[in-house]
Amino acid sequence: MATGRTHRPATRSRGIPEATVARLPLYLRALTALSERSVPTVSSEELAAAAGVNSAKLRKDFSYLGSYGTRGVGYDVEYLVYQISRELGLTQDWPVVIVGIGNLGAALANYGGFASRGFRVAALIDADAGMAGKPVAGIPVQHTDELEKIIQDDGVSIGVIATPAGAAQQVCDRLVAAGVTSILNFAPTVLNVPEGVDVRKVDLSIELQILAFHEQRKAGEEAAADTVVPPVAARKQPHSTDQGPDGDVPAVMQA
Amino acid sequence: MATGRTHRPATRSRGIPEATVARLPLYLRALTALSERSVPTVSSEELAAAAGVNSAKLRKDFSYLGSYGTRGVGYDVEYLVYQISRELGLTQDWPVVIVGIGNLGAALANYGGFASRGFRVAALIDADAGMAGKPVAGIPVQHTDELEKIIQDDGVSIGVIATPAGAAQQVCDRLVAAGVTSILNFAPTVLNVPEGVDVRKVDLSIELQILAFHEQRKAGEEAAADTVVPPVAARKQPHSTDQGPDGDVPAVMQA
DNA sequence: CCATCTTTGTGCACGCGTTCACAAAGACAT
DNA sequence: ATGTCTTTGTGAACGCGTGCACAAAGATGG
Ligand SMILES: NC(=O)c1ccc[n+]([C@@H]2O[C@H](COP(=O)([O-])OP(=O)(O)OC[C@H]3O[C@@H](n4cnc5c(N)ncnc54)[C@H](O)[C@@H]3O)[C@@H](O)[C@H]2O)c1
Ligand SMILES: NC(=O)c1ccc[n+]([C@@H]2O[C@H](COP(=O)([O-])OP(=O)(O)OC[C@H]3O[C@@H](n4cnc5c(N)ncnc54)[C@H](O)[C@@H]3O)[C@@H](O)[C@H]2O)c1
Repeated sequence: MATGRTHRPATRSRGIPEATVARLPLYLRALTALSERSVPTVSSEELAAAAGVNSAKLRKDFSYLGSYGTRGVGYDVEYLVYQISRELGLTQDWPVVIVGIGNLGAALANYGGFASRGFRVAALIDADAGMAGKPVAGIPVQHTDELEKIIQDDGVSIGVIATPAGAAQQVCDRLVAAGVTSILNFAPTVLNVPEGVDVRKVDLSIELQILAFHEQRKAGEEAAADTVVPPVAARKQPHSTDQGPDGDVPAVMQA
Repeated sequence: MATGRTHRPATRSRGIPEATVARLPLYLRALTALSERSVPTVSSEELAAAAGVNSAKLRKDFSYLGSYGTRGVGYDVEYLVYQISRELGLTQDWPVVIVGIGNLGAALANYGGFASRGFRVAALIDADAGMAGKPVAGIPVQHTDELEKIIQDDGVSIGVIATPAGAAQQVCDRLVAAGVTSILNFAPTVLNVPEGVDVRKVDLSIELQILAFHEQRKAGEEAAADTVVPPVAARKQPHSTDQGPDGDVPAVMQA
């Protein structure tokens, strides 16, 4: 069951901290918006506000990429867009396969934001033979039997899993065996992968449960305040909100 | 534009660290599976393997909830399921509204994992008048005009935003004004919310970009190895993989 | 050319989270 | 009852991430 692998604490990729990497897409999005409005330069303060982060943090993040700013002026928007894109590897094309074309898989296939930035849906794959050939979002669904061939032919290195949880590990194993080294997993399971394969997960259920926790806590504080303080009308007054640290990086690791 | 709010660094909720809260749902899932197999007790080592975490971390996490383990034996599965459920606020019912019933919103509405654990879809809301009344996943879609009424009548405190990015902030404002204090945002935008409101985001595009970064890095190292080492056949051999730290907590913060 | 003003880049300190390692607690056998 | 063996609970050390605060850099104006 357990592969008995030791977990390495997120080796700093190339001087760029993981937390910074997770924020780069955020900056890129804000910068792209500025670029579309033909804004030539932006200060760390402005950009930080747009991205929802601390300006010092932003400057430190950029300092890992090199010094692209001009003191007294700010950062050149276009240049920064290019630098971040390059750093994230978005200047090249990443073919992606989506496995499991059900409700969610179909939604993902239809998602426009995919193609917009270097990602190309190379294939849609499903185990249901009845779906084979049917186009979803203009792309014909292919049967799972073709999985290995597709991945090897197109040189796919990123796979998205949107199958039921029970099938996820098996699909994952096949993807990895065929050469995929990065997986985005929507199924609510912990995936077991060999070293060298990155897994990131998106788990709706977990997100909701975390929200519920804070929601309950707010309600609890509110109630406490109401009982301690005389019978004032019930008003929500959580004395300390946290919106959760922004330091993203949601991923799994395996046993 | 920016509300100029200062970001508080994730106030420790009640002695329970944010990182721990983010892992509780993971433990709960693993425990539920054990419970269904009628496993009476589990050791920290086993459970940690199932949840994909370090056993010491798991024990420390549980220690924040109190001491529910028995030395030499392990943890009582049923009891732990109950304790974690209670801690997460899953023993009560959380009505949730989904706003924006397009590709993604419909998929979410159809998602079974919602109801399974304390979450109930109270309403589906869309701005498209043509959709009003049409049932999605057995629930009739209601028009945005009804938003405030629905939230207040049903006492909804959790909202899911699945509208296009352009509408997200506006929808968010209305949700908050109507009384929602927790938001799960699927739109690729930084949401601005007043203090006391929790926002978590799920951003497919960002996840893919992070994967692309690591993918590029692996390719780079591979290439470097190939050029330094004599012309051996190209084989992927990333010398240090990180699967990303598991310390989840993907959320936004606002400017 | 010098002064002033803006904004970057970063040294530093602090706090959170992770992990190791081990003492204490309890189960179980004798 | 006593000893052994397993597993918890946690003290302590360490490393990463964050944010403050400021010196240096450069732009701009006189
Ligand atoms: N729908 C959502 O909003 C949502 C939200 C969060 C998580 N999820 C998770 O995403 C996954 C998919 O959800 P969904 O609602 O789209 O489910 P779904 O049942 O609609 O779709 C699953 C698809 O996977 C296919 N499939 C099954 N086994 C397969 C295999 N071995 N190889 C290839 N394809 C296979 C099925 O034919 C089906 O088309 C589930 O694990 C679910 O828990 C869904
Ligand atoms: N589809 C995906 O897989 C996916 C993935 C990641 C992110 N997203 C994001 O999720 C959001 C929704 O994606 P989608 O593919 O479902 O888009 P979609 O266009 O299919 O659906 C959007 C829905 O929102 C409704 N809407 C628009 N404005 C509204 C308003 N003010 N109030 C209420 N409803 C409103 C529209 O009528 C439509 O039904 C987008 O922001 C998208 O970027 C989608």
